[in-house]
Amino acid sequence: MSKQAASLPVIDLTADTPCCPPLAQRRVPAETAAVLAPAFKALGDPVRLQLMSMIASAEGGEACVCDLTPAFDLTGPTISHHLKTLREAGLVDAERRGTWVYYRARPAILRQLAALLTVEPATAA
Amino acid sequence: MSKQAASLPVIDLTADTPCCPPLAQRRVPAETAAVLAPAFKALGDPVRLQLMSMIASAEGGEACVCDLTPAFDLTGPTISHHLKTLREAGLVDAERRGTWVYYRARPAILRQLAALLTVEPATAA
DNA sequence: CGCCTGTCTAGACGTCCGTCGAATCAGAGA
DNA sequence: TCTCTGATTCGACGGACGTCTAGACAGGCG
Repeated sequence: MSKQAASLPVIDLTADTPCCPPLAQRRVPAETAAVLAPAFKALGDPVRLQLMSMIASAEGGEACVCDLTPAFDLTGPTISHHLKTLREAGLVDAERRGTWVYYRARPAILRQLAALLTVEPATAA
Repeated sequence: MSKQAASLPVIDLTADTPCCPPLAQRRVPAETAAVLAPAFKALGDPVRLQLMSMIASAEGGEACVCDLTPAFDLTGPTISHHLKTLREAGLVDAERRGTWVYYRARPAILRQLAALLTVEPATAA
């Protein structure tokens, strides 16, 4: 947690500025792709996709690792590893409160990813 | 092209039925995650994300491999491999017309992915 | 028919990823 | 302080991934 993903030239994923128009509207520049792809990659694993959903849909907006881990047939370290991946992708935030660690979703980046995938509501044409 | 991704228990990604409520609204079931994660995974590479964008934003809704390939510092086979990955993820369709092969985006699955990532418009609270 | 261009397949190679067990760190409580 | 529980880090292993070169296939043209 102390060291953020310092190697990534993170745009302003945390900002609310919709940095990117829909993927189908204008060609995504290489730099943008380099920044956004890791986020999609992080969601590209079934376990992490479920973790992301469990965290984002949790009551109070946060989920305890102690609730996340028993939901899978995986060891604690493995779940911890996946959570780290989500963290480094900027998709979630972690906070320790006493004995337990709570994870919380970052809505801004989710919105950006959703915006990027947005297509015309229907095949109007 | 003759053989589709027959191994995947593809839900009805091609259907217009929004099979999945937003990730942040209800916990994504394991089966859904297993089906949708590969699509995110396919978008989890900068090259493929750009390819997807170039195809989806192309005029006429389709792009020729001959236009795609020279946009990268990669060999033809490598681009072909990435296109195959997008194809097998159900994100694009390919069609050969004479000498050239044209790729076309599948809007339905893009809409589903976008819907899954949808979050409340703003942190109203 | 023979050749040329465009695209895909096959095989190989180095790297990254998902998983585990063992060890370590962080707090809480007796 | 000592111990116990929860979470992360470390090291290792097998498999998947991204890239390449070489070769094969498809279609157009002289």
